[in-house]
Amino acid sequence: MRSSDTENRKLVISEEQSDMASRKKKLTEDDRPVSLKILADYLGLCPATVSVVLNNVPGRSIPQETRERVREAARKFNYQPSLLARSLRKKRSFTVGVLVPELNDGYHTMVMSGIGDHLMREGYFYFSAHHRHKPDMIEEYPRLLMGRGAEGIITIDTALEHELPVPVVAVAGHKSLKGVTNVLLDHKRAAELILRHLAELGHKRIAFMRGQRFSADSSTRWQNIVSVAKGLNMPVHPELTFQLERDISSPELGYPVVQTLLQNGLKFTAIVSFNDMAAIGAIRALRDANLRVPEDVSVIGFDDIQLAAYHTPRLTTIRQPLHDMGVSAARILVQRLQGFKDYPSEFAVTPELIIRESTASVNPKARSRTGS
Amino acid sequence: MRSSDTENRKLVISEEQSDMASRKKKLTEDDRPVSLKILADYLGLCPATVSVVLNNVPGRSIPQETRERVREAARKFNYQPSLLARSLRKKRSFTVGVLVPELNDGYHTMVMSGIGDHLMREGYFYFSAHHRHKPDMIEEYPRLLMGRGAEGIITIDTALEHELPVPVVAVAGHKSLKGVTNVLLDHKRAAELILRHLAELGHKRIAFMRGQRFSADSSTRWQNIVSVAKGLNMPVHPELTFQLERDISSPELGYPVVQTLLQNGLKFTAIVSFNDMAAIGAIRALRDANLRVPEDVSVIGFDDIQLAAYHTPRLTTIRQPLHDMGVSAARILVQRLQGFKDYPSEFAVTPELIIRESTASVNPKARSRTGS
DNA sequence: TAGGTTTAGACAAACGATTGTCTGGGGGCA
DNA sequence: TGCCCCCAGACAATCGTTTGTCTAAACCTA
Repeated sequence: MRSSDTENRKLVISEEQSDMASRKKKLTEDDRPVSLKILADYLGLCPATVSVVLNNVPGRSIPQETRERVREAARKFNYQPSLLARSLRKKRSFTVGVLVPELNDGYHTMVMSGIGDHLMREGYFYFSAHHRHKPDMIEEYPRLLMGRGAEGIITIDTALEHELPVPVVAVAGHKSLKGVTNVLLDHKRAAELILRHLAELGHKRIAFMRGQRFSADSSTRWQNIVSVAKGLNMPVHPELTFQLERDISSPELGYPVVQTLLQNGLKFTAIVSFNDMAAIGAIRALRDANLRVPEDVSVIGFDDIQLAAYHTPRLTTIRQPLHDMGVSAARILVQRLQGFKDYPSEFAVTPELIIRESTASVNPKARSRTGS
Repeated sequence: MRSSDTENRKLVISEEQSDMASRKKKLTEDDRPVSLKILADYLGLCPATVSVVLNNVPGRSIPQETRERVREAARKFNYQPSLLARSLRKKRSFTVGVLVPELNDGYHTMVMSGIGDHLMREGYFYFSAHHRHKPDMIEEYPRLLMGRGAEGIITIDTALEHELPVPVVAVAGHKSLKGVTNVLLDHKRAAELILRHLAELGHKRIAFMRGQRFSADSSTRWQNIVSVAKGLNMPVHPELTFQLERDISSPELGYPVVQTLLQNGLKFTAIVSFNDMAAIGAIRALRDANLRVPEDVSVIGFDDIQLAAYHTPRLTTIRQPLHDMGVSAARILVQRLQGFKDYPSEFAVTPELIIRESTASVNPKARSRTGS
């Protein structure tokens, strides 16, 4: 009974039907895709031989005529090898897992777009999983991904807790873990670009946003701001420093910062935002309080998302080459999967200052602000 | 020689080591993950029995004590079943493929975020593939995805050419194909909301953007605009109608439309944009030409991306429940995969008009525009 | 024509799990 | 004591590939 199961699955297609093969719903009696075995039965060969031909395995002697016949049949029945079975056998799945906090966020998706570009180009597919910063998911997903055959993991803005038995590349991961390559921005340089720019414009009372604690970039970026400020002899006023907490990626993130600043009657001439979205929110809040950007307050963003150039005012910001970072991450991972033993533990990319309209020299005639 | 291969892979861990199991790099002699067979060898049972216990297969008599022993060992060695092997055997992979034009686009990623949420909740993983509107990739990816075990496909803003042997749910697909469920916006309602709003504000000379031809939504949306306009007795001026062509998702999309309008000296009091990004670009172009929004020109967007509420001016727009559309698409697909035969061929969601600051009544004192 | 070498493919053992069937031994009952 | 039943788990086939080894026939050479 059971053994006749596969016997029944002969190909019942005839010559005339074959032209319409792709349009026919069922090529076989059930709707399972054509397997190597079925194809072999049809050809009167054994599955192994068919496999050998279709994969052009070197060092096997199969006459040209047979090869043609096999390929012809494969085409005719639209044979697609089961990558599942192949992966199981070869123990190569050409699959990686991408772990990301949030799918709907400009930063993350820009990086993913680079990752996707490179992986596709190299013939890899990837699972994506988003964890929304939930520690149990960050813990669990890598294992699930590996169970599904992921040969390596790329994380974005996610700090893994412990090492994994597969190669890992972390974009903005900031944690040195064995087996993990970190792709990250040169945050020291970024801090220099920001602070030098503001210093040149004469800003002294600068408000800062510190990124959310769950964001891997936050602390590195902040440390660099502090140390570079010290080097430039610029004060970082604790009362003008705000710790972002909310887990959102809309402008709403930056809006309340400005509200608090104004409510507390604090004097400031510039805001260093954690990212562009927060900068847009901050600008919105300033305008709602009848303050002008940049005439009254300068605002500098971070990331240079697509929108930054089109916002009103156009955003001055630090450009992160996010797409490139994604490509680099994927490239490094693929190399490691191909057996490169000497992988870098760190790969830094360089930020760039894009000066647009949201920053300007300190204006002595700025609209009065409480406390000034 | 070959048969002794697996024999060698006994677990060499001892009791004392077991506590550090998760920290140890190698539990076995090589670094392959612990398989059912290894675990069974260790327990002195056969793989089948271990499988039965770990999966709680009903109707099998295994004493409680043995069950404990098995589970204990599984925990100890951090056993993860190979989903690859399981999928092969059970012919259920709990994997779907998501086909999307572009990863780095607010519309697409918002939908994906909904899809991801629901699929994860249901225990599915997904491959994403982006095709950048290249026809050969749209043709090829579904097959590749199926080869990798995808049990179903969700497409976003992508028109498949022919039916597939697996269930398909298309978000904004707009093509009736057998076996495809279309999740789409009620575009008639959207057109009504837009045009009624503008009519109430007194707009008669309205410029329109038609979406790019490769975008599946474009033609449906346009047809509805035209027919609803006719119903409301509002003219659609051909000279004020612009066909978008460029494949970009930044505000740059809408910028040149306004430039062209102004260069041609055309008179218009409102712009109906294809989406929010293009609206932002259009507004930027208007401001660059020294025209005010909404005092001189009203602009209405589409989508209600996160940014719309924070832009200056805040965007009046049509909200598409993108996240919900993603969730619905995933829900329908999962149901179909669970064997629901009666699936809808269409699932419509309702748009909403969000009135903010970028639209206003026609202003008789509007700054002079060429041709007015 | 005998012996050796190719040739063309078959065979079988994996990969790691699932699942239907089978069996040896222990216990209950008469 | 003999019989039957059930318990606990083994056995084996299977999913669809890949790949090392084997073999029968054909071919060649001396």
